Amino acid sequence: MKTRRKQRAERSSPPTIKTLAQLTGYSIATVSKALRNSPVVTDETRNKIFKVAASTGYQVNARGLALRTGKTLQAAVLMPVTTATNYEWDGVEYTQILQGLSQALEDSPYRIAIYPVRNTAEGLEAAQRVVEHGLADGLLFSGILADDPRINYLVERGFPFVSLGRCRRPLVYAHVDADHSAATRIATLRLIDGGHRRIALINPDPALSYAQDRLDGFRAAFRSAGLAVCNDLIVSGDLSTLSGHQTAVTLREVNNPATAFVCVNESTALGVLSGLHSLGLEAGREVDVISFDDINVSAYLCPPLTTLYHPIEAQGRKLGEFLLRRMAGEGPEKLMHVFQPKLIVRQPNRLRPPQETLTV
Amino acid sequence: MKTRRKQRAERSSPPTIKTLAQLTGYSIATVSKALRNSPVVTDETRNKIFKVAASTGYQVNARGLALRTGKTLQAAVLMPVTTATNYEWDGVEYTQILQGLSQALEDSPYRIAIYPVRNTAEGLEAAQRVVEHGLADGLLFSGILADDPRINYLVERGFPFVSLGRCRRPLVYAHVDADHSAATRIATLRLIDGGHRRIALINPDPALSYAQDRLDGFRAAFRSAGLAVCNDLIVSGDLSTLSGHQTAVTLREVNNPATAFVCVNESTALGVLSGLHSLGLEAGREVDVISFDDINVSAYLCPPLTTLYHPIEAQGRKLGEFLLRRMAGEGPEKLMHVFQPKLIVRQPNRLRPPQETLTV
DNA sequence: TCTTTACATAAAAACGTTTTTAATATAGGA
DNA sequence: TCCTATATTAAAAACGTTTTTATGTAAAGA
Repeated sequence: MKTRRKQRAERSSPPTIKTLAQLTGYSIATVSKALRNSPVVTDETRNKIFKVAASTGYQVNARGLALRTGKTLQAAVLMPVTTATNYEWDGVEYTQILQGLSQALEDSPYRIAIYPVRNTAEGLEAAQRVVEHGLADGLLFSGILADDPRINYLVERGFPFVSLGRCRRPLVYAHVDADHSAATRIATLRLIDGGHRRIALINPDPALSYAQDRLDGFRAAFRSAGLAVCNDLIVSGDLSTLSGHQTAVTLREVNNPATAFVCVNESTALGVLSGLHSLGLEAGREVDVISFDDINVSAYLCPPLTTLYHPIEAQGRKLGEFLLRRMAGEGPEKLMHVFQPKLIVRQPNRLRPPQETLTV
Repeated sequence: MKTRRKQRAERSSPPTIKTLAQLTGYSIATVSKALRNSPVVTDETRNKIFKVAASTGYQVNARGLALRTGKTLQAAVLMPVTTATNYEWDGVEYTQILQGLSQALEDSPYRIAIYPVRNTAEGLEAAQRVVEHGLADGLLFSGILADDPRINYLVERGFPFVSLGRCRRPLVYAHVDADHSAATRIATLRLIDGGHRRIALINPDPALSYAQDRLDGFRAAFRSAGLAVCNDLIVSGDLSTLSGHQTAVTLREVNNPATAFVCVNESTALGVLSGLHSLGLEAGREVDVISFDDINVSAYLCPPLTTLYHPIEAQGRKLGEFLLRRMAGEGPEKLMHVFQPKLIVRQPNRLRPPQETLTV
């Protein structure tokens, strides 16, 4: 029986520090310290142990390590899942976040663990589970609210995390964000400069921090132009193509219809184009549409749209870098970055007088 | 010192079976057995222990469990990451797979761990690491090759896994797939019935199993119509919008141009529409485009496209169900499902004689 | 020469489980 | 009444690691 077990151990199961101890003649304590580069062990001993470790292909057993130290070598990501069946490509940006994150974590021992959550409340619960049960060494999430309970909780507990987006409370924590306010201001000003006065803002859920940022930018644009904000054209969508379609139709059917649309994302923009098309209108001719470019697809829409580009994957990489540094013990003070949007012009975005559309 | 530690333990750290043992007066062995519903423990004892467990909010410590049993309670997903910067929304379907999977795993103790891989070779390496180091209890991946080394390896090792897609070797393993052959046959036949003879097939990398399935369906359609396959119009794209655009332009500039396009996915279809548009052509008028509907967006394209719909999220749920059953020890024999595509008609898809386009 | 000190390594304990083995009590059979 | 079988629970070992404590040896100081 003993032989069988020994055999099995030597054949298939990976080497442990015990194996290394036997092979080198040192104790497991010394092996452990050598592998962890503890200064108490001689260089000579360390070299011998490293050599054997390399030759046997030793890799630390994450489970043993986890039990002893509490470290999990896992970075948890709270991923929003929608139960709605009509989400279309909503959530598409998460693939890009994960791609960027995985690039950043590539040479680290950390793995990515996904925690699906349906809403912010579930997100808070998940965060609490992660922290209190030590399910991961760090946390990443997005969909930040203006006053975000997850951020409040994690800051208070001092747990390493990084958020895509900023809340509007003056807390210090690692985050990456796009400058939504500036992006919206630039987009709106461009339309105002083009002669538009009836400009619609299709925003997400107003509880979201970046929805408020965009509102700020939208209003700032009107203010700096000395114009009154068209508050009646500010709507909240759900980021879906369907909602974009419906909104476009609605805002064209009101008394004093919108002549331009600032869209929260490309999915909505596609819906707006579709809605306008269903009314016999074409963007770039009778109306104008500017979108936030999140999946780099506006160039292929019909017509190609002027966008404010913000590369999500780069944000994902930055998030990964910040998370890594937080998990390594660094403070959050220097781990904040706001990406500036880039205007990509694909349309003149000038208001055409109504008669011009008739002559075509 | 001891008091400090005790205090800390009682205050913040979660209860363990040791805690339950102290609280109930039983030994940790009995507590463990009771919690695992072992038949050797009395109902009365079990009830008492469960009651206390519930009142303390006890949850099994995954690290201790993992070390002892080798179980990780993790389901690993090999997620392809592209290093290309122009991937556009490529990979978007992974969000949906993860959403479906997470729904299936929701009431299980399993968590999702992401292993990013750049190609199939890295995928094999990752699979080997997962198996040999016991990094997860099950594995999920997609992008199946006609002869897939990951499937070969995992089948040989008997490790629980499930694949989105089938290889073309007669192996028995859990999988979910769409009937790509049937979908392509239906799409192609519809175009043939509409009078089209010059039909392009925009396929992915031909090493992929489903690329070959689609080729089968494409050829079968021509064969059953008694026509010669237009092999010169079969191209391999990279699933990107850009590639769709370029392919459309190329295949319209040849001698005997394509009058219809069967597109591998909606991203490519959007590119094809864009490419045709750049040539002054419009789908549904001069040419026809049919797409595989993977992200449910074709209805909003301009024009809306006839598609073969296959709901990826449902596949993700099925994958999760199968994986769960495999990890529970069930054999793979009954865990195979092929989804039939659903034709969604949004265009007549009839070939218009050239003069008709001129009169419009 | 004897005691300290410093140093290198070894031994042991601990993390939270499960599982194997041991112990105790209770009932049944003679 | 005593022995044996059975049922229930307790004790101990093990998973792989890190960390604390102990041990032994060589150098240094008296």
